[in-house]
Amino acid sequence: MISAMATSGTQRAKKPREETARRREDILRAAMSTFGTRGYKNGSLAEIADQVGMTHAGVLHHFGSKDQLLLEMLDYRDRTDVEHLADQHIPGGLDLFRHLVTTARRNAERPGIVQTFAVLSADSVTDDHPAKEYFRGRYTQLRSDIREALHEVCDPDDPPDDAMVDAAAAAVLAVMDGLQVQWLLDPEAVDLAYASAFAIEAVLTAAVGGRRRRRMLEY
Amino acid sequence: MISAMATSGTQRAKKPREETARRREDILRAAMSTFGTRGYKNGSLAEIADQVGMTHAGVLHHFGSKDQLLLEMLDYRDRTDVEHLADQHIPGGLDLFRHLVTTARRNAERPGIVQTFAVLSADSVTDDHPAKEYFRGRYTQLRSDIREALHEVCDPDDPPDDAMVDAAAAAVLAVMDGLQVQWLLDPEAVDLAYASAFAIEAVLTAAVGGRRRRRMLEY
DNA sequence: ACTTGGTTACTGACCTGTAAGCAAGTGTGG
DNA sequence: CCACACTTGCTTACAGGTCAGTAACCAAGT
Repeated sequence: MISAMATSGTQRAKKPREETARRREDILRAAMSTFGTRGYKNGSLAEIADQVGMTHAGVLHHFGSKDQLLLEMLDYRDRTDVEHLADQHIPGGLDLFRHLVTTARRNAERPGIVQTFAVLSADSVTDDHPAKEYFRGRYTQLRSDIREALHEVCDPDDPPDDAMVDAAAAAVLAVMDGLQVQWLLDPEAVDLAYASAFAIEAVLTAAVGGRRRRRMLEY
Repeated sequence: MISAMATSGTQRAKKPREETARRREDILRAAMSTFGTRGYKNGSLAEIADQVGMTHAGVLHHFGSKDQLLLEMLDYRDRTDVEHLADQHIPGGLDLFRHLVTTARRNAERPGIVQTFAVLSADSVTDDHPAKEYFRGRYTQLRSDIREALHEVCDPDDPPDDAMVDAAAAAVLAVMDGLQVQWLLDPEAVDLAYASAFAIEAVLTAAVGGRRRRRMLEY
């Protein structure tokens, strides 16, 4: 699954010892778990180190600081998250929205990752949070992707209102995030996949008006 | 030891009870500010105490523990938040949605309170968080209010699908919350009031189908 | 011999909660 | 209307704990 990327004839000389890279990934995965279940400030390096059988100083040996570990963890998650996409790149147009619904469905099976991002993204709005820039940039990028997809869906001769497209793009991400929080608090009470699909379709319908009708997305 | 600041003069001290209640409220407001800007775990009693000119032990004298302070703060916010409603009670039917849009507009003017709730609600999904039960109950109640309002809006002879109403109720809260996070991270990029109104109307339209049309809500 | 991946041990911040004390204000009996 | 015990609203001091980060060291593998 992952082994493929060790390819390329240029063996990178002495630098990366394979075992070390694996160790670092273990730590990053442990960090996801700990920061997800306890929050950033509250999650300790010792707890992360414990999960991979070393001391907290060992973790710092690899990552230098807790802040750096968080940032590398977010980066790692981004890299591995697109791995499952065959073409390694997020689709556009209507397919983007289908992709988002699929993601919601997938997320309903992995509360751990969902919690990590739900907790950290809200955490990041606090003063001087090390991941604030990461999340700001992330949302900017995602909103832009969705705006573009919305324009693609629309008839170019009858372009939608810009302000509305902006609102719709933000709203799509917002429902997904907000539903995750409610679902994490009370999984019985919220059907994450269905509610996400419903809301995304609702926003989509409202944004593109009458041009495209009913059942654009499947559930 | 301490030269008391009992600097006499016209030292009015008639009603210690009332004065005490005011002191407690000062502390609760300071707690909102600190927990909002730093998160729960990260915000210290010392910082809260500082804002009202006392030591952290003074705060504990009034509230017993940090957890208790958080809970009372949430309670205080709930009490004071409905004060501005003339009839002191949340409306039903279409008025509920108008009220939500109004709230979003109001929120765009008070980032402090918005941040407090955005941060704490996501914080609360972490393990053993003292406010988890508070937020779970809060969402349960709000979803129920919205479900009811949705039913009121619909023609009783043609009732909407239950699963859809559930999804719509959760989605309405979710967009509002999610938009707040994006807005806090990047106020320039997100129009909180407009996007909230747009998304709420979109969900409403999708949920009640053709029975009610266009411009149910004003912006 | 040098680098790498750790370890132990320690430091210095901070943080919550507790205890004891104190000054100013309150209530009551006389 | 006053004396005096009690209560209230804090304070300082400290106990006990957690945590990030640093330094010095060591055991391999190359």
